[in-house]
Amino acid sequence: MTSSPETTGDSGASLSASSDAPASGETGSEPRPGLSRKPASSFADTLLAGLSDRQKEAASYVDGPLLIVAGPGSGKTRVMAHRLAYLTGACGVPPYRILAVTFTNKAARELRERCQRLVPSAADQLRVFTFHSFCALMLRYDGEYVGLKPGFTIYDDDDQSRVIRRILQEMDIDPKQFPVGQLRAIISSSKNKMVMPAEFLKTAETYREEIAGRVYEKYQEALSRANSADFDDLLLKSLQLLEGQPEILLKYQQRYEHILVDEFQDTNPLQFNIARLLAVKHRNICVVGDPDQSIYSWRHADPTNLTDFRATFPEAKIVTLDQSYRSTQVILEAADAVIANNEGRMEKNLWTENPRGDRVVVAETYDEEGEARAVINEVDRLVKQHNITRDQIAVMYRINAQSRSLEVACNRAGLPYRLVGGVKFYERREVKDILSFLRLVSNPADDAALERVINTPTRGISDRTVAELRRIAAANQAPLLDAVLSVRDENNPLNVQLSTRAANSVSMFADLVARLIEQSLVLQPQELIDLAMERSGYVRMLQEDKETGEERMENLRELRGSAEQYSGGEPREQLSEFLENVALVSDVDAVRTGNPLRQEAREEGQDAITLITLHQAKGLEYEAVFMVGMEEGLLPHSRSTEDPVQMEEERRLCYVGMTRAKRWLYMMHTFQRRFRGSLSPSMPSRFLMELPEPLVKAQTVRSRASQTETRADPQWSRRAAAVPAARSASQPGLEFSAGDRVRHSHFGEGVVVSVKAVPGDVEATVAFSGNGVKRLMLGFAKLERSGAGADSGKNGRDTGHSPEDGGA
DNA sequence: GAATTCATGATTTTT
DNA sequence: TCATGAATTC
Repeated sequence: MTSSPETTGDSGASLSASSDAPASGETGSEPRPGLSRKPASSFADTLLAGLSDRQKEAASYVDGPLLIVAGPGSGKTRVMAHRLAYLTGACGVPPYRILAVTFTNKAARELRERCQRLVPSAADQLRVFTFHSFCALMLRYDGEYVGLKPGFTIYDDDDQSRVIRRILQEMDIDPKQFPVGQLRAIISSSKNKMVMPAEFLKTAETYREEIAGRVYEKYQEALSRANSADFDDLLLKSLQLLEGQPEILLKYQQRYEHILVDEFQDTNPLQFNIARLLAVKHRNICVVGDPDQSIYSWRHADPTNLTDFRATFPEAKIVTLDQSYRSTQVILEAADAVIANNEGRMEKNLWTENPRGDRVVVAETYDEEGEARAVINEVDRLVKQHNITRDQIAVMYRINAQSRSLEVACNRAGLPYRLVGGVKFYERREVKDILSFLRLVSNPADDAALERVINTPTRGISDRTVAELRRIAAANQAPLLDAVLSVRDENNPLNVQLSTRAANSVSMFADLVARLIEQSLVLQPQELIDLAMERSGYVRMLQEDKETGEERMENLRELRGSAEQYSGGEPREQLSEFLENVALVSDVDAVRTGNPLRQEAREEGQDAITLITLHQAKGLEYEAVFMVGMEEGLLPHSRSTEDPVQMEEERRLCYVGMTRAKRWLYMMHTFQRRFRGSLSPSMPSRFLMELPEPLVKAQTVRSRASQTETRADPQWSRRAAAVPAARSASQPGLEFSAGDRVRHSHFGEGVVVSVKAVPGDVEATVAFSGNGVKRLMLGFAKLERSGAGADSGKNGRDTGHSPEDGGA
């Protein structure tokens, strides 16, 4: 990733340089009487230099709870870094007495690096955690209180699914009736509500709930037997540990004199409670967040934590950072106009001293190909005319599938790009396979790992054989590996009975695992990887695979490389450290630490545009941002249209995207889009209608099919597209107009989106509830009015397009 | 026991 | 469209 978050915070420093003189009567810099740690004043000033008054206040209010509401581009990271520097440098708080928590490893690294620049000496000892890594640490020490033995394994989503699928099989439940993903979601949300299986079952009312509860119960048992914890468990068990063991709670409460929580709007209840427990004693907790950027409620993030925070810490000081050092006035106003449509939000008055800037471009293209081409052409123009680098440009979209057309177009045009996300490195099959060998070695109870590799590469162990092994293991309350090893043991302690052929195969596998375990005492992780690859037959399998073998081998070489930094120490400890790191560090982070990203991106070198989902873009900023697919069904996503609460989250997502832009913002939508194979007309996003007209430059880009080779500047035609200057189609003779509620014999109830005359007929675009958007020829379609017409025009647009416009 | 075809269903994804 | 898991065939 090239664009580091909040970099304009730095330019903000110069903007507000005039107010840098030590301010008198500043709330924060005046320590309370009786406080033992007094800031050394001149050094303190140095540490706060370059901050605005408001930022200084936020950075230096160190006595008691503090809530920082930080709007987009307000220099949040900067303030946090200065705060940490101030605490260690000016207040003399030892770095190890500060608990700083962010959500991602990337953000953690960023914060630490910034802090290091300010107070190099202290930052060496400063650890910035993610919630999960902090919890993993606590559980490594004291996990036994909550049923985790040292060396426990962290299960990822994939492991979770495997375990659940297994359980369904055992219980003889049809996965079609009870989809694995759904069960996983139920289990996860139960954990986040701190509801354990027993309680879940007690309150289960329906048959489905009963089943789900029993799966949940078995799932927890399976994890416990495997000495494993999923991501939710890391949090849940930590909370249980702190709640159940007062002396341990006290230990951490005393150790951490100051707590800092970033992205507070995205904390889930478990995380909030952990932070709360640790902080209630000394009450020095600072949380930073922006409710308008809460976009992870689907992962149980709960923005009402902000309210809870104020209830728990009523004396909390609130500092609002509302000056944006990032975006132009126009962009800020446009974003604000959109987010203002959310109800019950705490209003912020974002302002900036930045220039007014260009209008937001709202452009319609014919289809997603035209969209991609228009983006690329405009990227070219920006680079040429405004002399900005390509890595200051990002294209953002709602769903990953949208990246495809962009990638194709970039490749065709020879434009370097960097794709963020996609299939993650540690989630690739070959990587997970080899890691499973290591996991099994590190934690012999890790059944999920064993099941993954027992027949990988195929070594003649059938599902039936595995089922038998599992049955025996379960009967003996033993890990699966015990059953496997028993086959190889002369005494066969578990008395496993298999056919000679199966027994042979299992025995060979048992030899392999036994050997790996034996060698793990003396080999470093990367050597163990070599051994596992070689002895398991994985190398041979990849050599035989002409298609993807080489690429997958390359990935394994990279894996080996990433293990190298875990060498030199005690082999077993190195191994578990490596595995924990793998489990808690996602691929996006790995990119920055030199781990592989995908081939294409690596070869592109530095100056490439970024393709990224809106979710992943949070915290980043670019000179120019293209939001593509600004259409109903995409943003807002179709799955959110029913529920007003979810709709508001979609709007926040839109807000996050818009506020990533410093100077140029483009919001693109199409006339029709190919989606899951079939073509369907698209309807501009309702969020586009929320943009104030004077801030918008609406355009229609006409694509020309024949000109894919010769790159010409885009023809931004001056057509006044009807966004948001809505007008009803009121041509004489037209029966319907935009906004009318209608009924169709086949598609049911719907709303007219637009109506226009076409040769010989009148075409209406209608959005049907449940059936999507359809174009109907009124001459044929029997469309009738239903109910009173909504205020026409609100939803209306008239593209003026006819299909002949289009290329491709 | 492995390889093939078939059906299905599909946001976002910090950890 | 396209990736994944199950059913079917070799």
